[in-house]
Amino acid sequence: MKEIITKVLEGDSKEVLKTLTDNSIDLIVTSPPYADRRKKTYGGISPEHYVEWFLPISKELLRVLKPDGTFILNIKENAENGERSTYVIELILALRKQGWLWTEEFIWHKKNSYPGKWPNRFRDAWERLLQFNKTKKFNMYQDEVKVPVGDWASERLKNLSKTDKIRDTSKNGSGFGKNISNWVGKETVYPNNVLHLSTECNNKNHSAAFPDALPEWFIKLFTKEYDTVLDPFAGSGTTLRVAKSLYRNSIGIEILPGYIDIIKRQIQEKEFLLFEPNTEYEATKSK
Amino acid sequence: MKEIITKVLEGDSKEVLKTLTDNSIDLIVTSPPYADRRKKTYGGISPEHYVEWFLPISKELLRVLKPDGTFILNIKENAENGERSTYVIELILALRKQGWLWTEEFIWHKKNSYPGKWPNRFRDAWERLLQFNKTKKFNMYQDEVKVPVGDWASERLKNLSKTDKIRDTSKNGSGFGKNISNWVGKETVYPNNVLHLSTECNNKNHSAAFPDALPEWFIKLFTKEYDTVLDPFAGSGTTLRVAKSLYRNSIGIEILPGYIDIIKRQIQEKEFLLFEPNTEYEATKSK
DNA sequence: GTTCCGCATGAATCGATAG
DNA sequence: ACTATCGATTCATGCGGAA
Repeated sequence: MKEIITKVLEGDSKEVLKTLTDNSIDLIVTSPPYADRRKKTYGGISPEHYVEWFLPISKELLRVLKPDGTFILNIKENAENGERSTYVIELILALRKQGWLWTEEFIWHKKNSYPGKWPNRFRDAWERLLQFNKTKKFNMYQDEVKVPVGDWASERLKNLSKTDKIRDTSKNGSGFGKNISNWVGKETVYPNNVLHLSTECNNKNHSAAFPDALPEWFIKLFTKEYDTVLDPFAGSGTTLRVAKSLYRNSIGIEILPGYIDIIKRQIQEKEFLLFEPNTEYEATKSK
Repeated sequence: MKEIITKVLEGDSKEVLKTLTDNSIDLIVTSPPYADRRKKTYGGISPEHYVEWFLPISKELLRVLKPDGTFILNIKENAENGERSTYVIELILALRKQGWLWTEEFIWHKKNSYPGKWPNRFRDAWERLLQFNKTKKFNMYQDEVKVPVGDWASERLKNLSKTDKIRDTSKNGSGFGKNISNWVGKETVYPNNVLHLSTECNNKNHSAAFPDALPEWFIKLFTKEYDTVLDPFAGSGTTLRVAKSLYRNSIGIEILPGYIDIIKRQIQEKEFLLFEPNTEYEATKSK
């Protein structure tokens, strides 16, 4: 069995990324500091300067990513003075100009979003998961993230009519045809581009940790075992920990020394688990 | 009891809008033709020219909307040749430059999204509902759209409630205000900015009708009875019909004569109900 | 008058093939 | 090479007719 390497690098992504090799990363998953948020820890980048702050970093990301790799950017603009900031959509346009392809925008629907309301808006319950690629041909392992079929199936497929058993071409010229009988016994289906995940409230010691399920989904979808995952804003190390548990190599960069210790402790725990007999770890692996 | 007026105007929105009075509209809810869609019926606007096509129309919308009114724009960019089009986010930036405030972006999560499978992407299951305003102080009646606990928050819920709601609406045209009020005893909470609604695929005689619940939600949230709702791309007239059933005046503009007839028939049906003795209609009204 | 169940269709997208 | 057309793929819902 090959060894899984989990590297944690301390420093500013803009600089540290320069030490990484061209075309060496299979997947980048990251949640950078949002503009004007968490000023205490990251100093806060203002919305006006966000794009110019991000572009030198994304330039390096473009260099280190393999041609068939994928870049997932988790971000959401805040509301300020009654309006949504535009820096995120400006960033999309700027990244395209830099050479990235804007392949898709997934929605992360936060089921248990922060409670509260304001006179002019409701709770914000979603974030963007922007997918960028270097080329149109990238690796995507769709079967790895199939989900249980909806409840409708058991009823719908109970009795099949005549047209259900043959390929029945739609009459409206959409070109859409179906053969219902192909669906019988199907237990999983392909998901869509809306993810329903809860935010985790558990004590990550990091102000904006995303749930394990988020990097997990993308790591399974866009990499295979022994591939390499990069998180240039590692924070408390969620991406690295998940990558390791899924047998992916990973590299994390974090500017705050305090978090470096937290990350290393997390990795350590995994190490411990790895050698402990009969853990959930193995169970997960075999499933 | 005051009279509800529902006007249907035939013609190109860009021109017809000029005949409307300044600051006379409380809410604009519309779903314009998307770029490169529905070519057969509407001719299709190319992504490259979409913004310049839309701006003259939105300029008139800005003029006719009251200072405390709201503009809701339902739209979603398509994917072509492996990439998402950028015309929608360019439109957001252009509208701001035109004087609109980009207040919020709601997500419409389409539970029954179009099927299909591709090597590089999953099914697209969401659309944007962009909220624009003229000023920071706009009318918002948040209590009108409160939902029972669990209905909105929990994903698990299999919605007999919603199905009943819709069916009820189609029978008596009351809108689901009545149904919500039946949830007495249940604790209600404010919703968030993610809407879970299914597309209605039958009967509408229009290739892209949105479900009644969509305009319903925004009409209740941003207007009160006897206010005026405008839909500059009326299509099969869903917005007008719902507005009328909620006791709002409304104006619809539609360029295709064929749809004008459909809209008028829909309004007519409502009219009939109005004069039928002893209907649920009155009961709803008195609540 | 209700409930149940059959079933068409929906703002889709890509790759291959033809002109 | 570049554009136009066509076939293949596939999930969940609400309507309408039957029981």
